[in-house]
Amino acid sequence: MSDERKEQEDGLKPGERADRRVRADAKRNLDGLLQAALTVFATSGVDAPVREIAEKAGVGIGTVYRHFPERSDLVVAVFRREIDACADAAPILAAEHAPGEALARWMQRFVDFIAAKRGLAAALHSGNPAFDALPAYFQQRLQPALRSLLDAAAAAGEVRTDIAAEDLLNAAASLSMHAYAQGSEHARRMVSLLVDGLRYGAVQR
Amino acid sequence: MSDERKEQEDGLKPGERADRRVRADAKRNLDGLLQAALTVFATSGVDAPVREIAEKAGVGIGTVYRHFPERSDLVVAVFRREIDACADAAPILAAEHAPGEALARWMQRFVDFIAAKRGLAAALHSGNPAFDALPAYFQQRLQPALRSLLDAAAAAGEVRTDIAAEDLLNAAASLSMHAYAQGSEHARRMVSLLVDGLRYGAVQR
DNA sequence: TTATATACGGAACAATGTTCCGCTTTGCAA
DNA sequence: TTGCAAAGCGGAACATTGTTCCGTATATAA
Repeated sequence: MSDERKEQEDGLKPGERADRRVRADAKRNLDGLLQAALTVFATSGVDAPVREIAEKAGVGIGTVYRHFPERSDLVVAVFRREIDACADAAPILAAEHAPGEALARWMQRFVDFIAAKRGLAAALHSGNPAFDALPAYFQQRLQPALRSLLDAAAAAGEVRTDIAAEDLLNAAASLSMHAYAQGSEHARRMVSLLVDGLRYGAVQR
Repeated sequence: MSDERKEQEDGLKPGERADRRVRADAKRNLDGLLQAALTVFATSGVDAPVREIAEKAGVGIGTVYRHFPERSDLVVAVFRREIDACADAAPILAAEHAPGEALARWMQRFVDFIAAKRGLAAALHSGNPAFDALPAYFQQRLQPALRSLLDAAAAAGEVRTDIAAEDLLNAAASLSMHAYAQGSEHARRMVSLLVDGLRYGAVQR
């Protein structure tokens, strides 16, 4: 929260951000670890051995546990990182495309995210309390992202206004997860249908 | 596959069913094991150690693995047994109550089943191929059970006829699983609502 | 009662999560 | 540049749990 207050006590020049000097190698390892974990989770599933991830990242097991006290902490970190990436895509798409198009593209991006993280979704419902906070983070991060796109598209008269971001998000998530069994292409089409539904009752201007 | 051919070599009298004599103690242990597993899974979750189940059943670990070559086999056996129990409840309820009432009661029984097996549901989606056959068994066993109740209630004019057993079953399962987060009471009410919906358009006689 | 196939129990092994600690690297300052 | 203390690292060692193996015990047929 407010760790930067003690900057004054240290008498450090502003910009040095010394309150939490993170050694360069530590940051390097942490980044590599998250990257390796993402890859390994995707190929071997979320139950892949910690040793495999450590090896892939080129670090020792001890290093993994230094950054993530428990295995589940690593899983959570990877998941949150992916949620962030998906949320961050919203403003980028909004800057590059017309409101309706940006919305449609983001929804497809979201489908990809859910499809790729299907394994993690199973972990969420495993009963492990370590994952309890993830659903809330999911909503908290993605709802505003979608809402901004939705509002912009609505303001431009490209989509109707009677659908809440929350409902659309959950509907798309459900569709993506259940439809995945019939192939990711099917999931894409279903969500596309959903977006077209939004366009249907649009009020021009 | 065809081990029963040697019955002739043994020269056994018909009715002795000697092709696979099961020793009494073996059957006793198997039953106790399933019972213990059901209890342990309910209290400690499906990830409970095999040793814990063996101890609860009062047998050695070797005995567990004699009956169930892999841990997942035990999980599957317990799950199938519960599915069977739920399916078997249908004809019993049908004999004890009027068609509409029997249907309503069975649906509540089904909600209890899903709620109690929520932990197992997570295992189903874990990606472990050992559980691949369970969903099919679930449908295969419960659909006919529900259909018989539904048909009887429809024939008695107590419910409408335009809802398929398959759809009703899946809808109830979805409701039970998702609504469980808001408490089992909520799940009960939602499924009750579903059944009342069935009664709504009933054609008397 | 005896012979034997069947079943049992649990030690031993293997895989994997987690802890611990001596060694190395980094960043700072003299 | 050099020295040093703190931060970080690696991996052996430990703990837990799934699985295998085999000597021993027992139910059943004759």
